[in-house]
This record gives sequence, structure tokens and C-alpha cells, in this order.
Amino acid sequence: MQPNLNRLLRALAREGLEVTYDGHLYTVRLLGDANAPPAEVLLPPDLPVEGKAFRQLAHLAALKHPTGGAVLRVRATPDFHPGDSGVAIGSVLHTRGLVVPGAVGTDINCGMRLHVADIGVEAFLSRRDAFVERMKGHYFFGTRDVSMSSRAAEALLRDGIPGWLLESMEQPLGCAAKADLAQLDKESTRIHLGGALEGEPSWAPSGLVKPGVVRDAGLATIGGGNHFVEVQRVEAVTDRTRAWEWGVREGQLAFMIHSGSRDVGKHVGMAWQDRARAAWPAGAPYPDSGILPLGEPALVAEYLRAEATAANYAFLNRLLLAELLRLTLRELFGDVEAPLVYDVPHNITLPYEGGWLARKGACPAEAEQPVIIPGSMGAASYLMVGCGDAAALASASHGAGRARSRFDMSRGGADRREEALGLTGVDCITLRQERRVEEAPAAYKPIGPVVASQVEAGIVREVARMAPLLTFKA
DNA sequence: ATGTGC
Repeated sequence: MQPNLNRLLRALAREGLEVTYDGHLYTVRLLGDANAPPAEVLLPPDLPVEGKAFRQLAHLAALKHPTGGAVLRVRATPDFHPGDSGVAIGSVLHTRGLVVPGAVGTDINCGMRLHVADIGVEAFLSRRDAFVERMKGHYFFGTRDVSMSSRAAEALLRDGIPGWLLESMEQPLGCAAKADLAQLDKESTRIHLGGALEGEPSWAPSGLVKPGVVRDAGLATIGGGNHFVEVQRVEAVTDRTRAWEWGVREGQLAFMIHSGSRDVGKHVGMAWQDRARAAWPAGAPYPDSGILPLGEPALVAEYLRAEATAANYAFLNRLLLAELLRLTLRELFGDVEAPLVYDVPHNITLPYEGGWLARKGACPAEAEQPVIIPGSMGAASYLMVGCGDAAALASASHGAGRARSRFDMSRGGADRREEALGLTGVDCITLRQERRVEEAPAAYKPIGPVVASQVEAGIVREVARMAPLLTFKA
């Protein structure tokens, strides 16, 4: 246990926050609010905790809406750390009669996508430079064409990937024209919920809903922060049966994509955090946290449609990031299939037990479903299978979790030597060198204990482990 | 999260 933990807990108690710890689960509650459910955080000893994140979690659990909506449970994953918008990353919020736009935030349907390919590591590394140059062109210099018909754009926003595919078969443009649409269609069953949510195109920025051909500059771009595209090697398979079923074998290359809905999620998320504030009933006291729920059923439904619109866009963003990769592999290595293993959102509101479950940086870990947990750049990533653990609200961590903020890393006086940052031997392709510092392994918790604690708790089981070869960061 | 800003 960290030596200053007791001091931190006493300090939090003085400001009205009760935090207890039993060695693997923290319980957090606001003193004097007996009606609010306690919030739980699964976190092994020795991993850092911050008071700010506990504070955010307790306030989230205490949210109510004057219409009667309430928070049923709050749970946080081991990659739990403070969030900028007032809600901690790693928060899982089960509600009934209310939803919280701020509990998903602006990076709607941020998520993970994993492909594997039967290409040997030596063969890949022998063409590494050619691969990097082509991918830099696509991801950083705009040598990609992601145009589509306005019908395809509208179908995407309204119906998700199946809608986009159907219209792209009618009029294939851009990436779709070069893609194997039959394979994409077959693979859509490997996207969480089929990549098909019920959206409403008018919630998207206007550039996406216009007559003629839509050319969107944000599609098939990685985005900043912790987002990345990584080439990995499958270094260990622990569950042979399941790995085989999912098409994963030791020694294969893996391609892991972490990205979200870019400007579309920002547009929707910001609009609805404002809307929630404007819709707060006159006279009702504002929640201390400044995080405002929506309670009126019509508003809740409208928000969920808006969120789904951005989520549909994010599914296509990850699909196209992968498609550019797959086209490049075919160019360099011949007819490789590079099938999709799974695509899963970790920033989204979905129906759960008669209410809603908002995950902010938490991967669904439903029974028998694939769970993708990336380590920091330079560390291993994991393909897991969910156990549907109700105590954990069927959710796992979405990564290792930050241990130090971006500011702390880049301007907070961190030791900038490569060894101290953990960057020795890391092959990171970026146009912004400061990104390597902000996102260095030293900024993150160790993935090993984060994953192990969730296996021990019965939330996930390991299927395969992947080691990084090279990482693209915008 | 954002071609940002602490």
C-alpha cells in the first residue's frame, strides 16, 4: 500500500469524504448523504490513487434528478484516475430515470479495435520503413480518400456500419471503392452491437449532412491524447480454444486501434452538456459537482439518439483507420486477409438492467465477449474474455490508466531522459515529439497488476497477450 | 477528449 495512503484518507475525511480500503476495493461516500449509494473502486495495493478522482466519483454517486431519477450504483475500474470534465476516467454509472451526458463526455464511442494477420515479424520488419512511410502519409499527411455519398453519410449516422455498407455498395467512393465490402459486411458481426446504433443525422456537424459527395477531414484520423494505432506481435496465447475461435494464434502480427468520434463526439458532447445545464429545472439546487443529469424522458431519449449518432461515426472512424492499414499490408505483403477480431466502445451509454450504464473509459466485460485492454506504449496489451461479473457492472479497465497527468509529464519537471520515461527501445512514430513525453510509459500505471487484479476479481480471463512493435501517435 | 493548454 502506498505509504501516504492513510494520510490521504484522513485529509479526505476532513473535507467530508469517507474512503475505506480492504486491500483490493475502495469504498467512497459523501458523509451526510445517506441516500447516495457508495461508490467502489477496484484497485490493487501499490497502485497510485488521487484524492481528486475519489471526490469526482463520490459526487457522481450522489447525483439525483428532481423528476425522481437516481444513481443505482457506481463502480470504477483499476485504471481509475481524475477526469478533466469532472467525471473520473474509469467510472461506470448505473442509473434509472436519468442519464448524464458528462459521464460519457465528448469522446463518445472512444474504443478499441483489434486485427490479426498471418505475417511473420521478420518479414514485417524487413519492410518496416516502407510501411511507416505509407501509413504516415495516410494518417498524418492526408493521402487518404474517405469521401462518400451523402446517402452513405446519412445512413452511417442514422444506422451505423450496416447502413454505411449498404449505401457504399450502391455507390462506392473513397476507401470503400478499394475495400472488400463483402468482408466488411461479414466482419460487422464482430463489432460490438453490430456497430449499429439508432442515431439522428441532424445532431452531427453540418459538414456531414449535405447534398452531393461528403469529404470529411476527420474520418480515418487517430486523434490526440492516448489514442494510437499500434503494430504488435501475439507473444502468448493463454486460452487456446477461445483464441482459435477468434482467429488469434501465437506469432501473428496484431493491429490495435484506439480512437473515437473526433470532432463529431466533441460537437455532440459539448452541445448536450450545455443542454443539460439549460434544462435543469428552475429552482432546483445545482449539484455540487457541476455535473448535470437529464431526467425528462423525452430529453433522455433525444440525448441517447445524439450520442448514438457520434458513436456510429466513431465505429466508421476505427473501421477506416483499419482499412488504410489493411490496404497498405496488401500493397506490401500480397493477399493478406488481416481479419477483425473485435471492435468495442469504452465510452458510451448503453441499456443495462432496466436502466442505463454509462461507461467512461471502461470496457464492457459481458460473459463470453471479447475485452481489449491496451498497455501503455512499450508495454504488453491483452485480449481477454469477459465474465459478466455483476459486482463490476460487467466492466473492465480500458487500459493501464494514467499515473501522471500530461501537464505533469511535459511541464511538471518529469525526468526527461529516455530511460526514465521508459522509452528506450520504443518505436513511436509521431510528428509531435512532445507526445512521446506526455504519453511515455512512465506516465502510466503498470499494466500487469491492473490486469491481474481484474482476473483475480473474476471480471475477465486472459486469452492472449501482445507485445508492441511500433506505435503511431498523432 | 480537442491540431488544446495547464
